[in-house]
Amino acid sequence: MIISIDPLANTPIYTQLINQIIIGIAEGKLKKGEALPSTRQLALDSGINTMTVNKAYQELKAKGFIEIHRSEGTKVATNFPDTTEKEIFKEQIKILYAESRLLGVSKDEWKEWIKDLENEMEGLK
Amino acid sequence: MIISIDPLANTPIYTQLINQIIIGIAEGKLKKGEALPSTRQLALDSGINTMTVNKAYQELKAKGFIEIHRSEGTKVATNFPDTTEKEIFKEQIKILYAESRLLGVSKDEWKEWIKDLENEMEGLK
Amino acid sequence: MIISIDPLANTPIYTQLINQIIIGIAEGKLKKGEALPSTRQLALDSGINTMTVNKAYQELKAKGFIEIHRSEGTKVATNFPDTTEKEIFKEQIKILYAESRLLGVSKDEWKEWIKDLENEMEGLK
Amino acid sequence: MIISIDPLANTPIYTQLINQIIIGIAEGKLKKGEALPSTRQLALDSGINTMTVNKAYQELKAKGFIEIHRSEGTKVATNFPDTTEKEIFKEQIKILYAESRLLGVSKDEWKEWIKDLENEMEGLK
DNA sequence: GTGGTCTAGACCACA
DNA sequence: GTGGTCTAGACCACT
Repeated sequence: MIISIDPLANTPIYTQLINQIIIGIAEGKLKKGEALPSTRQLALDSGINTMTVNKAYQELKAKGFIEIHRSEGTKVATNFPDTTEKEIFKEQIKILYAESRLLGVSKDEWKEWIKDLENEMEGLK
Repeated sequence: MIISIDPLANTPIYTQLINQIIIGIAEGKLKKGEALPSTRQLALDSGINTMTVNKAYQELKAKGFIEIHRSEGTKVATNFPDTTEKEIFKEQIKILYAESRLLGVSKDEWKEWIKDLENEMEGLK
Repeated sequence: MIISIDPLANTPIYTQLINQIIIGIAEGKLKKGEALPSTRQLALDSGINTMTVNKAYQELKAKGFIEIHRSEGTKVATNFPDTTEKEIFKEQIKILYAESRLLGVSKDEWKEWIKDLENEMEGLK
Repeated sequence: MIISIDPLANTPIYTQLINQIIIGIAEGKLKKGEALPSTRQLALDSGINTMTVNKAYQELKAKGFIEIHRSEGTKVATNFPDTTEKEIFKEQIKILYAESRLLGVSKDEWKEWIKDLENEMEGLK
């Protein structure tokens, strides 16, 4: 899987990393249990610092998406937890929805986008 | 319209303010052309620093949601611009979609949520 | 409150910091809502790096012991959450108990120690 | 005696092993002088690397809990040394006590837990 | 002024 | 080899 980082973006680098890995999993580019590159390797490949990669991995671990095995490396978890707080997602969608609709995105475009996402991530049950 | 700020949240206070005003507009609680409280007033009401409110207003103006007229005060814009960058919204939705689905939110819940939002913000064309 | 760090100890510095702050709160040396030193200040005072202090603060925040307010500083939380996992504490006590008893600590010493702790931390309800 | 290792836990595997053996001794599941499985055997049974088991055995020997005799194998010691450093135990209990109490564990629960441990490990003098 | 992020390097503990 | 921790110094975002 290819990771691309934009160091000038407003979103912190470690957040970009987290997002890309999550999307990678959802799209099936990263399978459950599959090994992720070592912190050093990923840092080298993407031109960022090991600490930054580490921070991203730690957060992904905290969210339950990956497993970190001491001195054996890191891999995608084999099971993901269930959110206890769907309300948070709803709130975030609400903000996005409100702003985008006011700026000219239509109801139908939203529905189309969701349909696209369902297809891109069809491996999800 | 009631503004509620969570000082402990990770999102910056001025961002919370912006979000709530945008949602207020989308839900019809704030009409086009309607006057907004003065910076000072809003700061007082919500217990936020004047500078912070100001920053939020400036950003809302930059996004085209409000108009700031010297001596006349601030009011909701009468027309909103059209985004030139729908891709940004799509990307943000993608991240939310991926993470939420992996954490147990279903396709149908997403559709239901979108339908709810359409209803809550039915004034939108 | 005085923080003392042993850079040679086996426990990581940030863990030492966390432990001392937790004990400080339990002993009443740090009151609920009381301000903690800024990351820079604490780093300077104790001769450790700001990143290390930051890591300790972040973990204390995650555990619910402190509140971090952007650009206003950090303070002891006004309310602490209730553990959902008492089992983890029981397990840790079990290990300590087993090892200490095998190495000559008596039942009565344990009871005495607990009584001492109750007194040192009598502010706890 | 059954050894169960959690490879995802933060505690190093060799520490988990040490802890379980110490608890086993304290609970009377392993008697003084009793033979322990060979490094190879235990590694095989528990799915751990031989080196890791070895490290655990070496540390248990250093603490005085087991004796390693060339060609005769490994067995539980017949006598355990007395700690010279009870202060270390007190300090560790203090941390556990402080954190657990702040997170809602009561005085009485502590006493109850200690009583339980006394019963589970009643073979101790 | 505060915390949040990031870098380039380093050393240690684990398996 | 892996991840875990730490440093010294830097720049940015927030209030």
